[in-house]
Amino acid sequence: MNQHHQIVDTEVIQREGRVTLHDVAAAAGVSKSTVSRILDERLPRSESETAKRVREAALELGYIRDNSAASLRRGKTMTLGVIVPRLTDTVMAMLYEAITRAATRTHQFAIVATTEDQPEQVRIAADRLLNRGVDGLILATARDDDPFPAELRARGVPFVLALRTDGESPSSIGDDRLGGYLATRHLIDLGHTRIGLISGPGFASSARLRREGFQDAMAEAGLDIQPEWIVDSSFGIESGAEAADTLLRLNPRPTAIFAVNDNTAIGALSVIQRLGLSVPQDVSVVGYNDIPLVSLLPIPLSTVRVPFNQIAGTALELLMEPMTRDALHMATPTLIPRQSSAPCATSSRQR
Amino acid sequence: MNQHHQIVDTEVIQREGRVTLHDVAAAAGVSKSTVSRILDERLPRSESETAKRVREAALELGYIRDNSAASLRRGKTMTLGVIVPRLTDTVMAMLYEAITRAATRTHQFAIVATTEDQPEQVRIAADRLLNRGVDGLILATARDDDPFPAELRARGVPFVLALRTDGESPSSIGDDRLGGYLATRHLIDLGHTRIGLISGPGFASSARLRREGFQDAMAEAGLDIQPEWIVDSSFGIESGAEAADTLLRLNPRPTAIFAVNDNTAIGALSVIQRLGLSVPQDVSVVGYNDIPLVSLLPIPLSTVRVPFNQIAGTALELLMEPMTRDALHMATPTLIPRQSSAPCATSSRQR
DNA sequence: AACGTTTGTGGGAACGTTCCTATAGTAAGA
DNA sequence: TCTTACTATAGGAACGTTCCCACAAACGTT
Repeated sequence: MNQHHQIVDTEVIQREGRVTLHDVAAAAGVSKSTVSRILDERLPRSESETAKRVREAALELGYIRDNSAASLRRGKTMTLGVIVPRLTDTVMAMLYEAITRAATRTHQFAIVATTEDQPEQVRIAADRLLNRGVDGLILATARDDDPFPAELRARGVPFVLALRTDGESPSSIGDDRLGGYLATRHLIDLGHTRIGLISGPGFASSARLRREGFQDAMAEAGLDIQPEWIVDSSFGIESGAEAADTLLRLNPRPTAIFAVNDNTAIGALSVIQRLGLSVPQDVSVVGYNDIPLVSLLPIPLSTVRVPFNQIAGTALELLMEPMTRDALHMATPTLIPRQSSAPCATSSRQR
Repeated sequence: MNQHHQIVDTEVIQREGRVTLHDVAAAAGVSKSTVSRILDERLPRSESETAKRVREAALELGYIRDNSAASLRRGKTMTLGVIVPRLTDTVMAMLYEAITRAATRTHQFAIVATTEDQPEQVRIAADRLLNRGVDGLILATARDDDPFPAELRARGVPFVLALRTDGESPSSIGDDRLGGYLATRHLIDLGHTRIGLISGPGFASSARLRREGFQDAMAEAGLDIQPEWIVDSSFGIESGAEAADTLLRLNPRPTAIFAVNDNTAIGALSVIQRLGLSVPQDVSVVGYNDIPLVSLLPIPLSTVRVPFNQIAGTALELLMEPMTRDALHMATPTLIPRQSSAPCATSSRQR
């Protein structure tokens, strides 16, 4: 018996020395069925004498369940796949970390594949994950008129969308319209009336809804929006810089800018500085997402915090139990005011 | 036959409809052994008639190999685990993306677990990955005097260290000493003589070696290093800010700062701006890693580019074939000069 | 005391693949 | 023409689990 133990100690991962259910059963003097049942993490934890003896034996021998065998027999892997455009995009990294945490709670594991920012690679990414035998997919790559969700549905692959929705598939997103409203309302409350919007790419529901929130707030305050105050961008920093440049060359120029995500806001900050203007004296800026970086910039950025943990949790629930037909779930974002937004200089003079 | 196909179409992932080797074999009129052999991605691809017929049948039926069954039988999962402190740290995200690319080349898959910046959680992360049945581990979390590598060795778990080394375990790192030298030499070449170093945390080999490179360059140029020019930090932005603050309050203050990574450099840039100084006129700054963000800052940051792809590739090789005893592999970094470093104002006056 | 009902246990058949072994077929050499 | 060597195939036994089933033991209830 103890000889076995020694072999195991040095070569756990090697085949020959692998400790199996059988070994544990023998050590504990029960059958493998019993061991299997007792070590099944899905069942309520038994505190019987046998259970304790079995767990002790398992620990002693350094037993690690063979995940492949378990998955084969169970018909599911307790693994789910996440597809994001990039992990070097901090927003996506935050989402994935949140999904990981949520998955852990239900004894699952989240693996990830990226499209490297190329939308057509979503199929490659999905195949990689599906080949790995995931039980379901979480996509953070959805675009409007994206045919891919329909393909997945046709193939019978369980999936949910996160952060973005296509309006059809089960989705767990932040309330982007509300977020856009909050950010804009914040600027309006500070006395700004000429507010520029760096709008995201048209294909992302998140960007579109934030713009609608912007429009809501402006309309509510009775402020007109000049068409040239809304500039499209991709989600990147350079793109945000270009958009800000366009906005700031207007005459009169906006006294505030709401950027539809933190990256574009960072690009805007760069341009503002290059143009010799200062934040928030000359122009206020509000971003979106509250990535860790922005609170630590020279001028900490006002932004909208997105509850990634909640979004991730809901995505998982949606994946596990498809629920109702109307499966668009929204989590409430929070405005985080910082130094990049301040009362409008001209408007305070007016008062 | 075609009835089967229909079932499959709608319920690929469901158990009942699962297409197995057997189904493909029947459709192609061969045995399952033959199908298995032909679809084995590790064997040279056969172009025989049978092979074509089998591949066609597999495609037609939408066959996806059951990874669990394959792993169980093969005794390995073709999956490797990566442990990083955080994925929201862009450096770690870049490393992981690079590992993913490298793994794909050898038909492997990389899954990741984070320690959420808490060193003691490395065991939890490792257990999670090991439970998932990974064939080996890549750690980017190594610290000096870290007992964990030794534990893994004792348990017989194959592993390599990446980005950092403990001086014992097989490791794939960048040549940090050279990188530190290049960065410092660059500043010296620009005429700087009083150069501050924001040194990383003492426990990371990367930080220590970069400091040594700094010292090498200074010594080579015959420049003395005042002890107060070297300030320790963690790798975070705030920490970089504090360190820079300390440096810039010195009298005379350094005309240049080499920060041991981009985050601390960003922190330094914040402080410089807050103190009313400007980059690079008053003080030049060089960072390390070349994360995507830094080239897009208001003043693009000079930095040292690390060949993550190469480091990842080497790490994988090291993991697959343990090679020689002396298993410290270093990849060569490159200096990327940008606008944050410029000739020293005072020294040019002297000339 | 006899009867369901619940609870815990062990035996053994799957799960879908790989890979060992045996066999048949084919090509090359004498 | 007959070996000899090689290649391609099929059959079937694993791999380590889970889970169905049958059975026994313990428990309440009448």
